[in-house]
Amino acid sequence: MRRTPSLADVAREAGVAPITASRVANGAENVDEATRSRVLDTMGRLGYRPNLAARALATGHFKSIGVLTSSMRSPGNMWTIGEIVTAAAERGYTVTLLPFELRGGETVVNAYDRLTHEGVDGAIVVAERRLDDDTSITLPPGVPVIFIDAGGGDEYTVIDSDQAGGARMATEHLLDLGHRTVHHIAGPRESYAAMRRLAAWRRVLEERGLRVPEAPIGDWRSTSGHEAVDALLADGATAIFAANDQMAFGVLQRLHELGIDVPGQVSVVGFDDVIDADASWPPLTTVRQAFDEVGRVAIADLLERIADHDRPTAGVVVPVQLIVRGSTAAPA
Amino acid sequence: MRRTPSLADVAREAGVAPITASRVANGAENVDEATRSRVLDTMGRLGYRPNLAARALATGHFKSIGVLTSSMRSPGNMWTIGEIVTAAAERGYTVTLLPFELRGGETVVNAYDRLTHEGVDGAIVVAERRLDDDTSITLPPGVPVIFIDAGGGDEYTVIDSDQAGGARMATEHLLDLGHRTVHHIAGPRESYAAMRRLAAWRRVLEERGLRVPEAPIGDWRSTSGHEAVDALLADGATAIFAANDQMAFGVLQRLHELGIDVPGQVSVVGFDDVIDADASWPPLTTVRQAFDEVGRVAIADLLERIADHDRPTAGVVVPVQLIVRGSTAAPA
DNA sequence: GGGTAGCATGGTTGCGCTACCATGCCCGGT
DNA sequence: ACCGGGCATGGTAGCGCAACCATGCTACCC
Repeated sequence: MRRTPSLADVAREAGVAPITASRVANGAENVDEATRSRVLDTMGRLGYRPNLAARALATGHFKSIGVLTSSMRSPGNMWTIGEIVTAAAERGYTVTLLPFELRGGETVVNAYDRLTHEGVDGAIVVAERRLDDDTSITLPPGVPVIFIDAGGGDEYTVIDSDQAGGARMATEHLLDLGHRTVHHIAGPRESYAAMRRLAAWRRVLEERGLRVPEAPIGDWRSTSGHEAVDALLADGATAIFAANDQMAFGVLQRLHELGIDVPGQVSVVGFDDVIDADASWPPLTTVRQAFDEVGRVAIADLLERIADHDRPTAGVVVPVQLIVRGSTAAPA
Repeated sequence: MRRTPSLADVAREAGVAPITASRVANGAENVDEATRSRVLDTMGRLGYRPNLAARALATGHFKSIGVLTSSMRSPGNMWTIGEIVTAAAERGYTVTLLPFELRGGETVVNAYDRLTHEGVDGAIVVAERRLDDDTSITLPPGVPVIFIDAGGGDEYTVIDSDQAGGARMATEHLLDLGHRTVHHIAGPRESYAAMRRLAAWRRVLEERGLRVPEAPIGDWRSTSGHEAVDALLADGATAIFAANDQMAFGVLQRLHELGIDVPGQVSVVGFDDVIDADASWPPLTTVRQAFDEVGRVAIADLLERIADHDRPTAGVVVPVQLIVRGSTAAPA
């Protein structure tokens, strides 16, 4: 008695050829109803479970896509990944998570190496950090790859929210309220997204001929927002645009500590609209990224690329939306 | 010229038998150094990539574990999953994500069904919601399963943070500060964790012979914390223990709206210590769950169970820790 | 110097499934 | 009645890899 029944067992038991059982298992049309139900019944009775490895070996594709990610901690990343998983599942694909960095200190290259073994039909790189160009070269050929939130050069498809547009909206919102300028707390230099937001913020100020204050560089975490506040206030800040919500939370906290009224004395804007952005005090004005849309577009594009490897690469920019809440107002 | 080189190609090219190439690919010890490097060189030159499907078919195991999850949105869940992925990767295992609910409304049963196809060696169920008993019966036999944060009965291994202990610590902390009683905002009834926290909170009050206020039921989201506050205040609350951090954020926000000082007039405690719990205003006193430890223990236990299917089930309770910050103080 | 331990290597086989093509049946058209 | 088309079904083969056991070789021991 073998451990687990195979299609051959089912076929023998049901009195059909293995291929017919296979057709039933795959829901093929051209099977007689009586035969189908007999096979189905036998499968149930035997407790048949298709072996995906065998199927993948025979068909050459795995119905699985790999998601390479550097950080499972960042709320935005997790959100994106969740949406990718859902979108993939809807299309009958499974998602395998491949972490960039292990605690032992494995590198990006190793993650790619891992990818080459995984038996995935394609991959999505969700990297908040910029990848060095020479590591991206090590991507295994023949595996379609899509980048989210990272510069991948022209050779790969990059899908991302409209970072520049969002930063522009945030900055213009504050200026339109009457602030003389806007102070920015940037994300880390390694992040393409952070650099795009920084550049767009600067651009708006320059376009309007306004003073461009020095922008401290944060690490995305709330503490770096917290720590940046004092210097910004010393520089006369009345409007602070943080490159993500977490840093904005840190800013809010420091302003509360100092007894500074928000938005009465200082306005604050974040970026991302993470899950609790509306639960802060005051509720945070921020730029909402359509993470679900990003995930959907990424999956859709990747599946097309899997079907046609020679599809030309093309980036997609997903629109963002300014969500005005209670942390912004006209200057005193 | 075939699409992708196989071990046989490598072997032929390197002048060895396929099995020798296989040994090199698997890092077996008993291969001559010269032979090994020659094969390795050939692999590199040919761009050989091992086919995991073939390997899994031949060995019978996939080096992959499935994570079934109902929600990719909850910060706690995502944190746990992230740690599972990391812990699994350290042990050479890959994680495949299997969502419970698709947008179309697939059910838990379908997720299990999907699991049976996935070709995983074992599975971890990360369910903040309680599973109905009869659905759990549909778990495919022969696939070791571990539950996190969900009641699985005695037939399965359940690993979880010490929900009761954490709730007890939170409640006692507030009482020890001098509050006459503690009001609780519970999580949804379907959640085992929420029910354990609720029961432990009630227990502490009863032990001390204190009044047990009515506990509103929330949905984990900040809005339900926000909405619960007014009734609690009307009931004379001076100390509010929310069943998770998000609801605590909602509580803080409502208290701010009402101009009530925290912790001067009302103390607030959360649960989880999510990523920005220390960035709220005031910084949130909360119960820290060791999500990383939960993930590690789950993987360790699951791998042992994969190696020995007949291992007796045994639950593990992972300790939690009260993190006292600025949202709690003695009553006015 | 003979025996043997220990190591590197190879041949064969089968994991479970599906692709490809062939076959046989029933049906309607003329 | 004959022929051809459409449909259900089957036979055979192979996907890429590792398990099993056998073989040949070296080196070492007494």
